[in-house]
Amino acid sequence: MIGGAGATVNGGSFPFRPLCYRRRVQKLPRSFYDRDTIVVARELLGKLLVHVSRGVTRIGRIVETEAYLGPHDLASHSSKGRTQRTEIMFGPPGHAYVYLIYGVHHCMNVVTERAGHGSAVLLRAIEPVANINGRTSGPGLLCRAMKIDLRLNGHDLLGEDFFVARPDHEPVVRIKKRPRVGVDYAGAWARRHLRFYLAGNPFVSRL
DNA sequence: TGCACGATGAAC
DNA sequence: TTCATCGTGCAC
Repeated sequence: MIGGAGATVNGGSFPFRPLCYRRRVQKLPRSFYDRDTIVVARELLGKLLVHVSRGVTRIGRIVETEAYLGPHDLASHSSKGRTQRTEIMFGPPGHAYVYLIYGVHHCMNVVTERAGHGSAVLLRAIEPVANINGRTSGPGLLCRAMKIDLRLNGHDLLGEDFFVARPDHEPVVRIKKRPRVGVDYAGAWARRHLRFYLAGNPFVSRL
């Protein structure tokens, strides 16, 4: 059922699930990512990031994202053009772009829009849902808690062990916009409101 | 081949 | 405010 309507995980439920109900999720299709990057960044809020690693299914609810629009966006890695690292960003949508920052932390993106476009959405914070240890507010902490590292760079997010899913229920929450974090070098692009987060959510990294 | 520099987080 | 720590991109 994975990939189709009403898809479920591990034959109907996660290994870990609250006792009160059976959690059903629907994996996001390729077409979700093959859209305007700002739309994807906004609509990823509230979705579930799922990573099955060594038999453990870790799940976090995405509460903060940043849009990186393409080579013309001077804050985006793709503004360097096609290089060995950015090739993933220029690839087809629905793939993970993971990189190491400051030699210490990992950052996780989802590639958006058509192949060749060079855009992606950075996942900045999640709210713990299942099997999450430690803090999750900030792109580096998110990756640490979800066990995401360079081995997942280029991974297809329509696979079985690493994907984003629509929860069975999405409460209506107001979305706030702010400038992106840590991109002051990008001039006018640094001032654009391309960071999105769920209003009032305590797991957002910065207000 | 060398080097400057991060889409960060934590300590001081 | 400083620093850890290394992959990347670009100069030479």
